[in-house]
Amino acid sequence: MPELPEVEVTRLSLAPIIGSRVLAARVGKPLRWPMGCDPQALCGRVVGAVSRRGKYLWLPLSAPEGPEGPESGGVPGGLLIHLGMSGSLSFEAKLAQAGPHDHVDLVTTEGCLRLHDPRRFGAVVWGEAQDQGLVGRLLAGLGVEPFSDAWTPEHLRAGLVGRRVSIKQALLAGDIVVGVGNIYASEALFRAGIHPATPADRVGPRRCARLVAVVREVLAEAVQAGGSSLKDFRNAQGQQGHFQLATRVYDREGQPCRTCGTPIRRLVQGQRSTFFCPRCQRR
DNA sequence: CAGTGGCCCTGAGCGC
DNA sequence: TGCGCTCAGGGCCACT
Repeated sequence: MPELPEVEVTRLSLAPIIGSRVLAARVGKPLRWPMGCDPQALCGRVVGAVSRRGKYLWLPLSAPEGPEGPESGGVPGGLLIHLGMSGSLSFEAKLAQAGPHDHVDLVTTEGCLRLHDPRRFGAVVWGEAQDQGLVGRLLAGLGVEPFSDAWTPEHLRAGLVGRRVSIKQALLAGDIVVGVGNIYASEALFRAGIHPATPADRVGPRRCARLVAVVREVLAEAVQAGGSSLKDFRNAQGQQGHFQLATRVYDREGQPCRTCGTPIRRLVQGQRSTFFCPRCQRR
């Protein structure tokens, strides 16, 4: 579910929470990491503009303040949120009864933010800043943002030099560019005409230029489409995405390539499925 | 030290 | 209808 487009779509759909004040918080079953603070300590804080780094969301929270003015003792901070494999956020006016997979609730003056995550690979972690503590460690070492000026053919090429892993795995690793997950790695390589098993360091400058462009293109199209709802992805307003309908290779094993008609093939790289067209994509 | 594989956890889908 | 097996969007971390 949540690769960069799904996380970005979620971020955009969270606009109504900005400026709200936290009234109550609840934490359910343990997630990948403990939140790292008493949920009660979130009360009275005002939510700032939600940002995204790779597949992480950052929900800034002011120091606690009440109707009678700022209270003593609290410092500003924020919550780093990761949706893992199966997580989704919802933001609704009324707090519904929590189901077995609803693990974090944040009741605010503008609505209720809820993390739903059956597999619990996701996380909500408190940090005083994005470069401190566990939050800092999780964000350290991430590659460049694909929509930023730092995502260039030269940057990609430099990141691939000396790497023996396949280009697919190098893209997925997240230390060169962030946010490209299993679906979009397959899709981008198809658009670039690059065979997914090509050794990373054999992807030269020309193909790097192509790859940089198509990574940006496929991610942007997916955001436009509201993300991919392969199984159950929804944005915080409960709306599904439809990019999965536009997929050219992902999950299309045996079906004809939309360009040349050759049956799409599947291979396994690093225990993850990769889909490609053996005719359109070359090593 | 780059690369590989295990593992966290639950649910859906499939074959028998 | 039911059981057991396999696989699924991510990514940290121990190990080679």
